[in-house]
Amino acid sequence: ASDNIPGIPGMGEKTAKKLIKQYGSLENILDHAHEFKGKQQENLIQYREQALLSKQLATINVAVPIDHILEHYELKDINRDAIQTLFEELEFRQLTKRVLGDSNEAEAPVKKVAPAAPDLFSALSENATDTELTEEQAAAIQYHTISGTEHDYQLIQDAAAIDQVLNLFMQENVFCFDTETTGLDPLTDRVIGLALSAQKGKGYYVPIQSDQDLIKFKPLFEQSNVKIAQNLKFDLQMLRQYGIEVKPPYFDTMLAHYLLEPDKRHGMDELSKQYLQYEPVSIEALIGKKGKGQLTMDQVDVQVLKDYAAEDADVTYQLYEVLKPMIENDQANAVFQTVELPLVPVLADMEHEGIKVDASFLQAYSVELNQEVKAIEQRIYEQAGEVFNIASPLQLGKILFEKLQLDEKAKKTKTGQYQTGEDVLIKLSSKHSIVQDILDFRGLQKLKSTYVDALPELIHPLTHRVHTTFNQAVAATGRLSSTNPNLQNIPIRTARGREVRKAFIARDAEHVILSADYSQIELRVIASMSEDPGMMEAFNQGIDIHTATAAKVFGVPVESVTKEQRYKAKSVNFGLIYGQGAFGLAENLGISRTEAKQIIDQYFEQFPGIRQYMDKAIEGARSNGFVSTLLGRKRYLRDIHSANATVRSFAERNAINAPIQGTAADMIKLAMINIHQQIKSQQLKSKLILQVHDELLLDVHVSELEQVKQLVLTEMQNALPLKVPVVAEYGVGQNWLEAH
DNA sequence: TCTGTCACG
DNA sequence: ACGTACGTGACAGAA
Repeated sequence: ASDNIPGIPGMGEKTAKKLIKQYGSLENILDHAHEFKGKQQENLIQYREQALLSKQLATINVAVPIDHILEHYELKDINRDAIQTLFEELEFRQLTKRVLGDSNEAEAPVKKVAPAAPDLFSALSENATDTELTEEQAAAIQYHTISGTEHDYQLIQDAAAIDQVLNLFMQENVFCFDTETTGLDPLTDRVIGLALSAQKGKGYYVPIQSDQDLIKFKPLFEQSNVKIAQNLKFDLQMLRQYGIEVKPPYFDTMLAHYLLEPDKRHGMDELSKQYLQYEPVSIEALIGKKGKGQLTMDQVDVQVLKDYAAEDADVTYQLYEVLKPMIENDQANAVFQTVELPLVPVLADMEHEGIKVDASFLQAYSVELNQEVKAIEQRIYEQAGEVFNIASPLQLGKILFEKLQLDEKAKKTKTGQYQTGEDVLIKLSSKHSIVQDILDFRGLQKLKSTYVDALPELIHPLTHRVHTTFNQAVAATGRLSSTNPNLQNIPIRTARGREVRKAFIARDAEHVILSADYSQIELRVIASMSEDPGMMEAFNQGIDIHTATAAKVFGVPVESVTKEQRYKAKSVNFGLIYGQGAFGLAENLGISRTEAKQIIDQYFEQFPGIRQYMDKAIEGARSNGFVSTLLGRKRYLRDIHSANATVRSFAERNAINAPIQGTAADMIKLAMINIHQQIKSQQLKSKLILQVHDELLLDVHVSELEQVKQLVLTEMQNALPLKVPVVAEYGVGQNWLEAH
């Protein structure tokens, strides 16, 4: 598992996956190979040529006998013996067999893989023109810009004109808006302008001199017309500071595109280029490059800003016109309307609320960790016989594998460094005591830098709370992600790490933290989607799922399942959600591959529905090009037909995993919307504050504890009914650790 | 800006 | 012979 497996040569696994995600498919990456720089470009172009060649050879494998090839290229007089000799010399053993036939085999084996494989000749010519064209096309695309495009962008400054524009937009059933601000923090930054558009090519920009200028527009946002924005959550939060509540219905172009193309990027500039062939004025042209010297919006000349801002609103409006029919004719529209759009104000509220973090606790903990780190550091230097940077994998690798010679055949990463990942080190830990110290050093250093030292820095000076940002359009499966800080990866697995959770505390003495989480949600989803009788029965009877699995797989009664057996079954249950194979299971459990294979075979025999579900998922991906969640959220898997086995397998595992992970994501999002709604309508003081994929965290007023507990569990369990029971559990405490 | 590592579900 | 479990984000070091 530690190996750095490419899939695309010359590239690490993570990078390869990221690119595949970003470009949609391996072929797209190769088509855009020329956009890359340096070594990466070299590798990609070389690989593209190889891929092309192997594709052609694969075509030969599939259908075309050698006689046809010879005839086509008018090579009849080349004799087969010559080819035989050539192939032998080149060591084309398989190809010799398939093309010339094998005297031991009656017929050249014919691959049945590619459905409707085109014949060799069209395949060859298509391939050739295909790549050349796309490369030229991509290089040749010229986007329209503001200077060559007809537009009517007006600067609206005096009070009478503002009233006029307001009245105009009050009449519109649908309008697009965009706020210009001094920065990205809704709590401290100010709105300096409002851009509006309700017609292609037309835009208005209203500079905001005083709060009153903006508050004038309150009625516009609170009536029942459709409000369009790109990344609506941000504008919601900015306007909230002025007491303006933007009421539904909404349309967010970013979210619409997220549901149409979940793997791609959803920035306005990209959408504009793709769907409007138009390149908007870049923000850098206004305020300069990121870093020192970058201006803020209020320092930009208002005439210049007018064009930028009005254009943004105009472009967003045009994107709405393109994306609206697309999403409405798509199965993902249901998720868009019932999940993603209603979730926007919920997330806006959660971010606004933030969570209280005990800074002095963390600072004390930091001192403690620092002492330990220093002590370990000294021990490592002594054992290594020199001082070096332990945090540098390059230097560490040299110490371990060159100086101390801990492993003769140490593996290297793609970049030629020695691998020093956790799993590698654990295997080495018996050879030298320095290894355990390095593991400890890494663990503590990580804890300190990423959490203990970083979190207090992010406490907001105004609210004294930490406000994360939930990104609704990053994870291709439909999950949320959390940044700045990421509050979805606070440690829990180790005792030292867990301590950090003690720093996440309730608002005050009158509040407590309530944590509610789904029990085995992904396994319940797969049980429901597959309708496997064995797995459904286990959930219906409410027995521990891993014990039930162990009983079936090892053929023993539920009562006599050993810890060991349960542990193995648990690992299989988790692995199966991701499409893990015997190799991975063996690696994970430290057992032989033979044993791992036996367990997996036994598993599928006992749960035939699961196997069928997986086959069906892959089959569906092949025929539709995408897979779907229960609610219809899609994920395209364009690599499902890839000739590259690694890349194809990756797509197949995604076909299995995406519907499961995505359905669970849809479910908790629905629960959040309903809980938020209930809290609002019952005028409760308690607040939703965090979501961690299968867990919700609330700051609960003690007087409401019973009520909120019931409410949260009920809404979580009933948000999206499955064919098996959905169970949610809870905990309460002064801090996150106690509550979990 | 990329890579390796590691934190979570 | 190849490569082997999904989805994220942050930090430090190297290029």
